Amino acid sequence: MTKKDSLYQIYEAALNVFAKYGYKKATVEDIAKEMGMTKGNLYLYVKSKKDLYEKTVAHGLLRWQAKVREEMEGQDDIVKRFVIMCTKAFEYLSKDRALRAVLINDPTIFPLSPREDRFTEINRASMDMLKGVLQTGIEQGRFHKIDVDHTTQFLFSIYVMFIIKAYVKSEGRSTQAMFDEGLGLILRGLLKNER
Amino acid sequence: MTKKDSLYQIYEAALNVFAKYGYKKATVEDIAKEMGMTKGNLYLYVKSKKDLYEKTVAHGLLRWQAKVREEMEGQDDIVKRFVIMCTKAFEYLSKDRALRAVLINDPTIFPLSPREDRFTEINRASMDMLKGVLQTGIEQGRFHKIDVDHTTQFLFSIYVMFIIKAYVKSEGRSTQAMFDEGLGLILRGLLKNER
DNA sequence: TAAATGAACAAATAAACAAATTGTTCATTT
DNA sequence: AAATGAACAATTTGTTTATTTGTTCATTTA
Repeated sequence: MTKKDSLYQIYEAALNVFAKYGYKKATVEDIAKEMGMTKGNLYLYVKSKKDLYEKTVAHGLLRWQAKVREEMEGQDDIVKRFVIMCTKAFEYLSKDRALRAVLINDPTIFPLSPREDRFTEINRASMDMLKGVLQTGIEQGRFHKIDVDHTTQFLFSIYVMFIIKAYVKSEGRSTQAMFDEGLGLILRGLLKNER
Repeated sequence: MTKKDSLYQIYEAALNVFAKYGYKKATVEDIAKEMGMTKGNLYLYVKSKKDLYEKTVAHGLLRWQAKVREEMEGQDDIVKRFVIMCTKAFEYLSKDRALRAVLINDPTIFPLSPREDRFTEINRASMDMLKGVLQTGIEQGRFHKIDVDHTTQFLFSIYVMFIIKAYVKSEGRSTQAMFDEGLGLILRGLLKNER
């Protein structure tokens, strides 16, 4: 087995253990056991517990991102693509129990403030996805000529807010209706009146 | 001096002390001294330190709310009223050093989640203000016929998010541009095309 | 007599230290 | 080359004591 495959499996195992116990309570030995190895051996693959944790979370976030990208690329119409992107990104966590548990245990993973963000690169890529959709929408004359950068920041912040409300604060039910209404409102603000 | 006046003065003094030291470090004696009295005497007016804190914060929040209400009631046009309400509510904290300091020290005062809100009544009143504006806008045929309740929740959540970003996380500068762009977007989503 | 004081007490917090757990390394084994 | 487990270092936890701070109330003051 290649080192890359090993790492993939380690991250999967670690994600489950961190989901179950949280960062603090999970021991390196717990994670090693989950993989059927000793902690000494695990250290041949990872630098430290903290490093393992960050890499594990990044692994989970990238899978989330990949899923959304995959789903939206199935859409040709840019407006539909925008809607799919928003809804799929929002609903994803309801299907990833482990990552959801990790996020609930450590909400600093998805901070409202970019300055506190430990996963800048990943989130920058997500924002670039969003930015690309807005840009295309404008170029195709479907969206108003808005300030793309600030609108991207604005929408991404709202997105983070919804994730926190729905999954960290567990206001799932009431948040869903808010999300639908909010998406409608924003879409109306983006769309040019087509004739 | 009436008891009501005394309480008003106590809250003012307490706000300054809590602003300076934060809840934990501020002692009841500090606050009593700020008023030139002894802590034993202060206890004739307040139930406990915690109770004093909550009442003090409520006092600050109500002043904020009153200021916004006052400013927006100077506007007849409902769309302008909406804009004034949003901008004044957002900028208020930049002018209230003490309340801002207290909020920075204790962000749970203004939580993203209604369930964690200790000032439900005050915030419900704020939301009612917002809801009233939306309702009037619809009745006057200026706003689309949106779901008023969910849109109110949505907009209030965004408002809380902006307060946190701008004042708690101190992202003032970059948040301002986001706010302006976001307000424009939402306004476009609300407004009916008038002819 | 209403408002304020300060001593007295209870509750919470901080400091100091020992004991136990857990993160990390590495010489040795598989 | 990959894995082990003993050894060690760093943290965390538990416990006790000392100190501070919150709260009450009999007494004093204006």
